[in-house]
Amino acid sequence: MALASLIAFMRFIEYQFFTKRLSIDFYVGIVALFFTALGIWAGLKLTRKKVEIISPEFIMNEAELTQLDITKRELEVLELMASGHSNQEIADKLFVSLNTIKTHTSNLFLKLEVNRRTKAVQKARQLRIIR
Amino acid sequence: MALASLIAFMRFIEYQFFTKRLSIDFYVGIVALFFTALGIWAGLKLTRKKVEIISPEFIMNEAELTQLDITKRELEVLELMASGHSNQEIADKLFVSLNTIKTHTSNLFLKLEVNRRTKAVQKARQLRIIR
DNA sequence: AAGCAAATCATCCTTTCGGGTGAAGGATTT
DNA sequence: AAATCCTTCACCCGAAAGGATGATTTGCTT
Repeated sequence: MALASLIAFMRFIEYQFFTKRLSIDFYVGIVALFFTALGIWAGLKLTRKKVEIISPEFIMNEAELTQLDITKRELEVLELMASGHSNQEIADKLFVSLNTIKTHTSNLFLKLEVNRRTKAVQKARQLRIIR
Repeated sequence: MALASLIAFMRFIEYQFFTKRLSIDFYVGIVALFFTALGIWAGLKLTRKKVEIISPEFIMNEAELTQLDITKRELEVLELMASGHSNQEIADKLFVSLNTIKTHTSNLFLKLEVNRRTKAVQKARQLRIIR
């Protein structure tokens, strides 16, 4: 479509030129302008993907998850921990007891080889386990 | 410089054209190609900055810092907190007492309107105060 | 010189975390 | 059926964190 209309436009300009209604300078100017615009468009189109790739997307590192043997439930707890919730708050959110959450966090600390929740969050983020 | 060489190049092509050594189609083709390239270059140049902005660079939100009245020392403590250090570890790193760090953290929590270090870290990161 | 903000340290008290250990119920695999 | 894994819950204890409040020193501003 774009190519077709481009050709049609060129033909039109060419016709105007040959019927002496346009000077050659004007003709070339139009062409130059048009292709500059085309180039800009093409350039943007080509780099659009790169922009998206560079943009801060989160790609979960599944490999690391299985590697570390972290279960779904533990990941849930880890995510809530990362968003700044206390064990009690996490327990309330997941409808389980505080003790259960404490077990999960303890296991997480063992698997992540840390001994504090702040370190756990920092390491998990670094390993791309959480955002 | 670029503009000058562009004009020189155009003059050269124009000269070739008028001495009948080039067909008009070829002339226009050259111009089209050239300006397409120019357009692509200009397009890339124009979006380069956007790419950098979108890319995951850290831009400190100084405004928020002054807004919240967070001092240099408090920011230091906040950063160490974010990297998972305990109050005692922070105290050791900064060569001050544990009580001093506790004072700093308390003030930070007041200023950030949180009551836990994990929430403080999360909020500070969100406000672009820390990386 | 006086005033003021920042940084330092302290004490007291409560809550939350972290570590260790044990155990029960459910689902899946062997 | 037995073994294994996940999830759930419990209790104990010590360490770390959080809240409140007050005090001293230092450096900058007025």
